[in-house]
Amino acid sequence: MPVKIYNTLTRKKETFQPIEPAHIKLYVCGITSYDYCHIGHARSALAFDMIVRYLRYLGNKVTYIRNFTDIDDKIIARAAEQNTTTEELANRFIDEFYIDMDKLGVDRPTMEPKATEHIQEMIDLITELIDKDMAYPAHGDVYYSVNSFAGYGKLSGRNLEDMQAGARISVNENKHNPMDFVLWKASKPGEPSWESPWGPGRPGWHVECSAMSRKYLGDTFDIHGGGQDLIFPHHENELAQSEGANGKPFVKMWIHHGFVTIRDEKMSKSLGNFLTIRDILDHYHPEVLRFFIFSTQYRNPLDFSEAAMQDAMTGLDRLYECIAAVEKLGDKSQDSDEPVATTKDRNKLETLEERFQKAMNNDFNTAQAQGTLFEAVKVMNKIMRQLSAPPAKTDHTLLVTTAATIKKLAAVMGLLQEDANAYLAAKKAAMLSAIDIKEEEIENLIQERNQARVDKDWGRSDEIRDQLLDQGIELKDGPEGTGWSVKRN
RNA sequence: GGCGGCGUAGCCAAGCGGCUAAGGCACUGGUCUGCAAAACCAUGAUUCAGCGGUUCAAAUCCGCUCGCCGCCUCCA
Repeated sequence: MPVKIYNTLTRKKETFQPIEPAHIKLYVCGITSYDYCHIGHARSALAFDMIVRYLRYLGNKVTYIRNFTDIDDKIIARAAEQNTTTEELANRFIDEFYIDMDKLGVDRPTMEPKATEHIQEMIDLITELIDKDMAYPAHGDVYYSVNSFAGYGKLSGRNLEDMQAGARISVNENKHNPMDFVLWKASKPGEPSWESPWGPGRPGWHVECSAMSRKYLGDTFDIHGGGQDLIFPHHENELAQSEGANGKPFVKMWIHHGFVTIRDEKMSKSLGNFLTIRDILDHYHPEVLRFFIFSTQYRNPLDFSEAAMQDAMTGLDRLYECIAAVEKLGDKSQDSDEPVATTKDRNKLETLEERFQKAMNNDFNTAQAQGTLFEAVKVMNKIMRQLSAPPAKTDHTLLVTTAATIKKLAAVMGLLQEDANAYLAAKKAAMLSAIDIKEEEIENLIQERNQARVDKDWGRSDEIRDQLLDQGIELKDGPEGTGWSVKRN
């Protein structure tokens, strides 16, 4: 079953065929390092983490490169504000980035090159473009000549005339064409700079990705990814640089994920309506954020809200509770000629992996894939409800096997990575610490209430229950005694 | 102005020409319970923004209208 991927370049879903069989080469544009990361960055990191995990799950080798932009105008400006160097600032936020990524359980890419460590490669690339008459120096800057590249605009579906009609282009005397973009920028006094054939300066933004992808993945590679806002101008320009210099197709598949929105508006630093990853992780388990992000297919906009996060938490709990229930069965079973699971149930569970793959092969449709997991959970819960004391061996095996499959498949999205009981216990403890009551106190009240119940003193019994409920504790009377949980609000 | 995307039950969200339009949350009913809660089970769209068209067949393709959003400037 082949993987189909929506390719921005062709605007179609295409069957994905790696250039080198079973070895996929992927380049993703990483962060510009000058501030804490927001949920949008989390979506990007998690989307590609999931894509890489899935491709590996299918048995491919994946070489995954994700860069750090550690020099640009914003970094220079912010470093100046903070009275520090661009290097210190960039490295500090790279460290912070790793803290967030580790909490989210994002696997490290194969390599994470930094722009400032590839200045020579960029200078070489720019030199090649000048030699080919595709770029020209002017007063210490070097510009890419968009007219020299016939395919300019093919990725973003624009043409030069249309773009020039929209008058949002800054006037720059040095440019031959207003759409020409900078490859090398002469540095102003006091700014970080590197020596070059055109004088001291620093690289333009787009050129770093062309230089680094070529170095680590070659002239042509399989997948290039990033957020939808990078399509133009960043990726369009990268493509022009790379194909211009190399004379070969740059990338087979372009993958662009959608934005995270808040109240249906794009979250961005310039709008100031963003939430950082750590804001979220202060309040939610990392897997809740993952569950939320994967509840929508990666290309669609994803609207963040507390309600949506609560839904995600409830959904994740349902998955964990099912796994925990299976584990609670232990390994006792009996030979019985009357298993509870029907042929239909069995079939549903045995085809889980197949249906999951079908969903994921459809342009990494994690929303649909989550659905297949819940379908399985529903069937398992139904079986468990009907199970006899020591369950029939075939039922037992079916449940245990399916639980293992669910965990394996959920791992593609980085979900259900914790021990189910530990997850549920930790959650209970965390919720308990958020309210003002001790576990011992609860247990004592339960004792008292149980006595009242034995005495059939329903008044006192209900009084205690209501009192605890006021404090956020819900009681659950069951065959094995009275349990409790912290009420969600 | 140019380019692109979206509009599916109360909310979120799959479905990409043909099986009963996945799944989650909420609601309601049932099982359980002294009554509850929790848990589990069951249940909802004759219909996919609207109007036309193509087709034996459309939520799915085409056209128009309405509404929302993104890119065209740094941006995941």
